[in-house]
Amino acid sequence: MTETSSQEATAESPPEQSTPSRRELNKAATRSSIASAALDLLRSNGSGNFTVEDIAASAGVSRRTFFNYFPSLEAALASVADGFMDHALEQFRLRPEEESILESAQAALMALADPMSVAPMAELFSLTQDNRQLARSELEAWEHCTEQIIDAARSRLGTGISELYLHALAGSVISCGKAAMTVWFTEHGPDLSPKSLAALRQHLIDAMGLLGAGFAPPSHTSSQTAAASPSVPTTKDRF
Amino acid sequence: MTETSSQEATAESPPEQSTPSRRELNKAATRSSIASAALDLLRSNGSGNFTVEDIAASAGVSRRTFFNYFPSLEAALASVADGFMDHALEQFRLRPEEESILESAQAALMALADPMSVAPMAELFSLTQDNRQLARSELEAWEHCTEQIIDAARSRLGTGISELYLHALAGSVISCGKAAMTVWFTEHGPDLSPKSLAALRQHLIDAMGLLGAGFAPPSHTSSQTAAASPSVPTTKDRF
DNA sequence: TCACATACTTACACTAAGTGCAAGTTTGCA
DNA sequence: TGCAAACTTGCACTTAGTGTAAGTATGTGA
Repeated sequence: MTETSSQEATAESPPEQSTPSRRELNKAATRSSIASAALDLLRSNGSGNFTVEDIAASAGVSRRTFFNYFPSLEAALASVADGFMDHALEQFRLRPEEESILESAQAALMALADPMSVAPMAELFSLTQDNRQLARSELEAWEHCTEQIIDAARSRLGTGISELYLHALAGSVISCGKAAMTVWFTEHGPDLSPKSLAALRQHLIDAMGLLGAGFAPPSHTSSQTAAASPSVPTTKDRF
Repeated sequence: MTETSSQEATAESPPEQSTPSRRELNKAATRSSIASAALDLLRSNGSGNFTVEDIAASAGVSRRTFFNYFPSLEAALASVADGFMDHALEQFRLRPEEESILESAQAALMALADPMSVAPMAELFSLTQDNRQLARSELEAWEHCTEQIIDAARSRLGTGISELYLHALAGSVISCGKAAMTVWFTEHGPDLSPKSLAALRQHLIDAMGLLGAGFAPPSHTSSQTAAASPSVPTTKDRF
């Protein structure tokens, strides 16, 4: 997402990085106040039980202004997920060039398993599960993230790399991240205790391990031991 | 998708398989006439340039009836993709029990690379690319397919299998299928010649090969040779 | 073949999403 | 201070999507 949400009001000159001018600050404030109003309403009313008008009123802006910032109600809520994933992408891009994509991805995902990052995402996850529209937006967020990874990986591996490789790898990495989050959430719900987060972290490691090992052994034990040695993949009985 | 689209009008008694009664036939006919009217309008007007009312009129039903069959304009178009993916899932479920999931998946995907199956999907792909809403529906279709694979794989591997394994594997398989289709489409557009379809088939094989090999070697050659030996995965430089 | 129940279609009315436009208000800058 | 550009807002309009009640087709049992 990230820039997807910038609308009419913001369409042209994103003044790069310097001078957070008054206008910039105002816009950022409005934007985040709309987003958090939306999240509050989601919390209090449940998904599907409030309108854009409600959000706008609660954020102290007009309905029209809401649509100047977000193209839809779902987009306003998805901005939470966007922040989460942008954070992950940032981590990914900071990894050393010579590291393998899988390792970088694992490291980036790891950075997400701290309470500060994962808390809003987990909450959104829990509040979102029963709503088609919101689930769609989440899919879109993952998809956007995949595209970003493809770009990042391409610029790291050089343009000679096969596009199929890039797409398949990025898609699989994201799928594994998604799988880890999904499984973690169905097991722990919105529990953000250190123990629960450790489980999430382990799931992320395991999932990436499975991917790196070509999903070799269909382990029948619990997930904890599913991918015992991600860095020494067993290469038998594959396929 | 599949049953997702059945709406109010169809909510209760799906008479399993026997006796395609008059009512069943009528409903099926109406449904497909709506779907093809939607596709026709997509072809002639381009995405975003027609309304549900147009579709209903063109299919000879009321607007309300349209919504009795599909929950949205996108859903009507997505029924094409649904058919495609249902076909793939059917192939998957027909594979022998003892075969590995990856092999079954590859075989199932392979069945899609014939003109009859892929033609409508490819057309939808090409007509869809520029439209957010439609792209979303497609994501949803892939997602639904992933869930079906999870179910199928679970019932094959037994319930003792780790949920993380199932989710990560199914997601990755679908990602690879998606990657193959995407890359193929950007290279060949809506070209359905035998040569083009052979390329699609090769992409599917390569992508699954990469997955089975844990995305080991970042090959710098073209996709054709990217995963030379999917059944004899090279296991070096991984991670 | 008639009647009756049930399934399906349709018209109508209503709420809410999303957008273009023009007039107001705020901010940046000379 | 004053002007231009950016931002907000109200208004009007089209379209999506849904509930409801009345109409039409279909299956069934006598």
